[in-house]
Amino acid sequence: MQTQYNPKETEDKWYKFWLEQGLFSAKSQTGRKPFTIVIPPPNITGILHMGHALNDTIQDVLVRFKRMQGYEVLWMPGTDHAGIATQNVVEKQLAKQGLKKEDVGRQEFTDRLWKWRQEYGSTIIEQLKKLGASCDWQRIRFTLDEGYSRAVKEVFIRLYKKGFIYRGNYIINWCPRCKTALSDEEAPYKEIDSFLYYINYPVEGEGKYITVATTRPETMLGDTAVAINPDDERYSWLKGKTVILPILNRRIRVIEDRAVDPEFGTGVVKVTPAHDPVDFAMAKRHNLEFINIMDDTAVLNENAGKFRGLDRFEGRRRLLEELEKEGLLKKKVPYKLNAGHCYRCGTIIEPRLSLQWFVKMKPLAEPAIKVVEEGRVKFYPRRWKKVYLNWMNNIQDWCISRQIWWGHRIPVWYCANCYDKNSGSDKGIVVSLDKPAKCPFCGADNLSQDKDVLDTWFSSWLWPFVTLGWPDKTKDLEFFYPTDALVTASEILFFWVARMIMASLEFMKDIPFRDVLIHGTVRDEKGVKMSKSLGNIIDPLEIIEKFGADALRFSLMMLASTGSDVFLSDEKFMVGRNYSNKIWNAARFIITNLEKNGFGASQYRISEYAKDFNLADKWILQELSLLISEAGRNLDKYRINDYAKSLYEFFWHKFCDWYIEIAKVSMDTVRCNVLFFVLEKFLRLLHPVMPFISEEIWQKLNKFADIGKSIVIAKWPKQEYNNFFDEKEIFDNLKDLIISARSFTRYLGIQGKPEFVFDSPDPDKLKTLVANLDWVKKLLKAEILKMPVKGTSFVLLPGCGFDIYLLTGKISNISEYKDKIKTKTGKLKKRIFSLSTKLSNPGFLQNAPEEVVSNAKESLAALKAELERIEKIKWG
RNA sequence: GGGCGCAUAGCUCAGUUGGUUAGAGCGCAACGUUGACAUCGUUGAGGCCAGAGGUUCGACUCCUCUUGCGCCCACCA
Repeated sequence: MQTQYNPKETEDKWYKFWLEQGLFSAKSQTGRKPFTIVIPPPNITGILHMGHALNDTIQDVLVRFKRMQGYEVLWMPGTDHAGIATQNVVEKQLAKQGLKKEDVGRQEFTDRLWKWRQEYGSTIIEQLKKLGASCDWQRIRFTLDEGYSRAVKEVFIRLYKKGFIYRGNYIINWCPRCKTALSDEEAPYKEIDSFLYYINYPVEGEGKYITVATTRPETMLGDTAVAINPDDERYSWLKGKTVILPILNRRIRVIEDRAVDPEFGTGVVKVTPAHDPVDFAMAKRHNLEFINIMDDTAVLNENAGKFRGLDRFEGRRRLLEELEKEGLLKKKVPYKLNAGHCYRCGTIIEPRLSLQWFVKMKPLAEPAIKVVEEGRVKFYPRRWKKVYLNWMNNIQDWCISRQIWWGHRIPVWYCANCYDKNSGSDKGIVVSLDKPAKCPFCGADNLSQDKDVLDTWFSSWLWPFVTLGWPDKTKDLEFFYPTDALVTASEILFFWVARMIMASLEFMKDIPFRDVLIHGTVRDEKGVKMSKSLGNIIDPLEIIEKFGADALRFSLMMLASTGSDVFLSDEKFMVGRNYSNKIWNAARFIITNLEKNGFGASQYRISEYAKDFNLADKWILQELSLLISEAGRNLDKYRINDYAKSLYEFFWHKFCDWYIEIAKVSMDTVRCNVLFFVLEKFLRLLHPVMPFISEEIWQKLNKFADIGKSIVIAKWPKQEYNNFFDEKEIFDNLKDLIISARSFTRYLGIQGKPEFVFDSPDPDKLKTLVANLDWVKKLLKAEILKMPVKGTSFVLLPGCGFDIYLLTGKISNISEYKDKIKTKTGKLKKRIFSLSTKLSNPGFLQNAPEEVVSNAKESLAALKAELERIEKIKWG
């Protein structure tokens, strides 16, 4: 074996082996209990980033753990068609040829999309395999595959028939670049630096002006009123008056509405019903006219008069010039404006009046609120429950139609003969899976399908049950549903998680999953969210290339405490790299010694050797046993970082630093048994987080004794030796002794081999020490002389239960050490004082539990004894 | 404006129902190739647990307020 672990030689090899052996495949008919996780389907346009690495490693750890516990485990993989994102990619491709999607037409464009998906759509899946993800790849699904499409249509139809889907003219978020509607969730608000413009509108017949304030002056071209608050006395004179809209010279009414905040701006609001949601609501209340002044690319249209054909921002500039010329622009002040931005391309949203499909959310939300309130669906960390409920209680209807071409086409047909767009009636509208032969209203056979497609989330929200076969009643659905855990980032709590709960309750009459694990966001060192456009990403594949997948996985799990954000830099991954190297080298040492000792299957009989165990053997077996229970407990509670930390601590700082060092003193068959046993059990505990290196070493151990085909299907270890030994305290005493003595020699600047004399007031401790003198000497790199003390010596801090004398011949800096002892004595006295005060407090004696009191008494006695001994030090 | 969080070592975080001297990793300093590992070992320095009150025999932990920071929701043009 090489002195350094080389992940490249192991990772692909074992991954291939696992696939060939079919170790990740799940069957719905077994006698075992199921454990199911559905993957949050990555976008087909996606490439693996750190967010995925974090998200999918967590899932893989859980899934591998459960598999070892004997569950029938299904990790359901798949990808999301990601409507706008994918369309943008292919549009860009076309643009390189100087083409727009309209140039090639809908059919050709969607053909190209499918081709693109064929070619690049599973990049991320291949990358997930590099990471070690143990999904059941044979079951892979796509949100736009045939069965899925059927399910999506089915859902639309059922909801429509139930009256939960409606169509209407509303102000929606419009992205003029993607030319589509966006849901509220897809148009996050961001602050931008802008201006608040104060514009004068002449009041008819009064010879004076009123001033309105606006951030989007160009929208004034669509104004159909000016509004004041009815209680605002400053403007009571305006009531019932008419105002002249500058530039266009349109006569518009003054209306009174309580939506107007007298405190903001001037207290007078221009009302643009077709371009602002608040104004839209006001217009409905006051029967105003709706004037649309822009086309679908936010270019001003014929209603904008002479500004027709200008882009909205250019139009704004020209309009302001004009106003200034006429002296109507009173002032402009810098203003921080919250504007919606397209979550895909970042373009500023234009609120726009248009006809869209919506889902009524209130009735769907009610049961989804209930299951979370009742704890049938649990959030980890718990605080997300409140966030969820808060959002669900204020839920808004969901705009689900998108004016793009890539996605599930809305299963609605319109009759060319009897459907009237402006009537608002359902006449001539047919909702059905397939194209109806003729119109059920008038019998005409000229029907055409709605041009829009559905929001991508309208398919993703069905993910947990459609992937298992819905709407058919499949065995998979029966066996694997509901799923157990859902692992996701907080960003898509509302987009996805909440909606899955709603959809599942509606269509499955059951929850989609029991536990929702919400992990943090991946950020760079400075705390900035990693994103491609900022150029601060760390590519997981590069890390895998440099350090190995196990190192990446372990580092992430170690750093990601439940739910908190993860700050990453290249160096952070050295934790995992160094750890895998440590494991590799310890294994190398053990394997070399197994060979040297001729260790084989016939020697592997650990229980028979139990009578020969020394103190260190017993101690490490007990520590292992504690680790087994701790690791399992932490994974059960989804405390994956605690699980990783306990592995790290055990292997490095207990097994390597102490046990292996001690074992070197008496390397024989008994030691080989313990080393083999501990390493083999440890590898199983390690496997969920570091699957590759654990398999590699496992297979090497397999040559000494038959332990199984693959670690993937090995059993999670039980606490076989937990009641075997209880030597921890005794062993820890010797550890303390060694640590104290080492510290001692360092302080005194001893050259060469120190010579110690040990003593203890406790004869049992002294006996243990004598029995283990061999390795204590070795670890101290010292000579240990027998009692009684002869010649000149002085005492080290006791406190470890032993007195340590050191012959003073080789000591160079006693005065420094005397200072150290002095401060130590000071601290001791302080503690003795505070403890005594505490123990003389009647309140403490009365109220504190007996154990606490007796502990305090004990430590006071110990401290006093320690002080006494220090004071008796004979300074050479 | 409403809601939810966070504040512990230079950095990133643990600290489980309040109970002796608050821990780890990284970083830093000094020393060190003793039979796996320098991707290593040994030792060490470093904390008024954000501030102020309160509850308690006892508070990093519970309550209130203050300050600073973060996230989510919402129609202040």
